[in-house]
Amino acid sequence: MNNCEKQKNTESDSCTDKTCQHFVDCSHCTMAPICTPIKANKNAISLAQNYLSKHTSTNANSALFVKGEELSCIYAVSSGLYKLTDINENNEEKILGFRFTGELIGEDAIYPKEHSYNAIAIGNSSVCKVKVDDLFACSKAVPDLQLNLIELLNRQCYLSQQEFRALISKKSAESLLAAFLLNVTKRKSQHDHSTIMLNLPISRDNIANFLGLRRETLSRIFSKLQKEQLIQVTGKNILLLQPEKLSLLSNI
Amino acid sequence: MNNCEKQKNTESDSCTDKTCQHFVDCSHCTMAPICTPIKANKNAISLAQNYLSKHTSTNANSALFVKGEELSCIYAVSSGLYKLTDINENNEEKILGFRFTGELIGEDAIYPKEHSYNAIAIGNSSVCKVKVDDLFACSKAVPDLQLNLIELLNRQCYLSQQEFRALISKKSAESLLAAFLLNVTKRKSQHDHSTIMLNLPISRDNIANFLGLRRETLSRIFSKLQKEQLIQVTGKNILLLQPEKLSLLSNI
DNA sequence: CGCAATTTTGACGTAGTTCAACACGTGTGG
DNA sequence: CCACACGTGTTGAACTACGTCAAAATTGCG
Repeated sequence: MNNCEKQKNTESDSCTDKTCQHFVDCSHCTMAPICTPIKANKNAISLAQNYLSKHTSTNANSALFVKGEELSCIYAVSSGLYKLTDINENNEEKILGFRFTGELIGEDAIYPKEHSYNAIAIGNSSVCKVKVDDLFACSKAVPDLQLNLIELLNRQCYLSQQEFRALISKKSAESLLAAFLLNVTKRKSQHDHSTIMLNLPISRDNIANFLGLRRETLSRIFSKLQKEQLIQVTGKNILLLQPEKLSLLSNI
Repeated sequence: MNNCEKQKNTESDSCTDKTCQHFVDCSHCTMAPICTPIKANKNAISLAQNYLSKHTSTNANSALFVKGEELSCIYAVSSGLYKLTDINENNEEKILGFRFTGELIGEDAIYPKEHSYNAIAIGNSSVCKVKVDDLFACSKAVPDLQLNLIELLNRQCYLSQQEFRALISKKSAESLLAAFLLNVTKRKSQHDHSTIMLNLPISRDNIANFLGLRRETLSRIFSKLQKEQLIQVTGKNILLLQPEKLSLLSNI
């Protein structure tokens, strides 16, 4: 049974109230390699029940965990959206990244064994939880699971490095925003159309913060890109009219 | 036998010519957890000979490996210094990071199984090589080695994330440079004095490139910090006079 | 509806870039 | 030996993108 099926059992198809969330399908979840059944001794065995709990929810603006907290679980976003933050010396929030449905949170805390950022829900959200101790115990016994785990962790490490690298080449505000929009598009797997509709339930303030810009600057860039017919903004929905041109922009 | 002892056998103590390099001691090398003997069956066994080769050298400005190359080895810098680079659309070099003696290179290519950047020696340098296939084969048989490997990879992932995070909060050129100098100091483990002498054989152009600044801007900041008595610059040697004040600067 | 939060727009200041000139050290060739 | 080119680093002056401050416009929520 996948997440969506589980959800459908408790909610009607017409979603009008706030409690109805769109749950990601397990087959599209980054955690799948360590949750789905593993071949062992010629039989497929499911270990997930030993360490997995599904759909723990987090209220909007609440923390799933905070910086410094000891690592006990790693998470996959099953619905909604989280931001990863740190607080600087001036007590200001600095956003280090976002995690969309299907993406992992906290998997990068395995080395220091404590979380290095706060994970805060943007809107009501939920995660699947994996207990690391139990996961590691299982993986010791099942080589294929272990292999999947190592590959999963390395892949995440790679992806976050790629994202950071795209941003450290201190570019113009315009190319930063272009790079961000394309990064989100790629992660939401909506790259199969010539124009792309992005639903981005993140405030301008949060986007600006993440990109290291002021909200005013970001707003101006949004206006500029719209005036130049590269995007079309309707509130939180952003239509990418010319992804190729955005791609060129992002590489400057 | 550690690297230094090996080196002393072939070179006199008074190093005047270019072929004499300062080799890092194995005990100070990041690769140590997978190179030094492992306890197994109550005996210490040394697996390193199965996958380790020492001191492959790279000439100044030559590539240890290039972007896109298939992963065959991971490396630890045993002498000298490497820069990690990518080439952008305008055929310009973008420096993604530096690796000093004792640090790893290429370990982040385990997921996509190909290198995502060029590794280029700054000055004549050398590395120890570990064959990944053989390393993984050994680690399958020896759980302690495997544990060390996983911890090592996660630790590296953590460290590079920390470095990136310090840089994405788009700060002033001054705080970028302060953060860079302190990062290098920490990595060279020279934080045990009130003033710190850094030998930084990296051109201003390369530092500016890495920090996303223009060489002129960087030069001005160096001058400014010197005028303010925070550092004292003598060519490639930089004396950090007031590390605490630099630390304050870096957090702005 | 009405208030608060968010977003956009305008006017102005500033940090960093750009372009140009210069200084210094090093290597090369006449 | 000097003349010259070349790479590297520094400094000055003008320009520009982004930040800052202020206010208006829009959105969202009780």
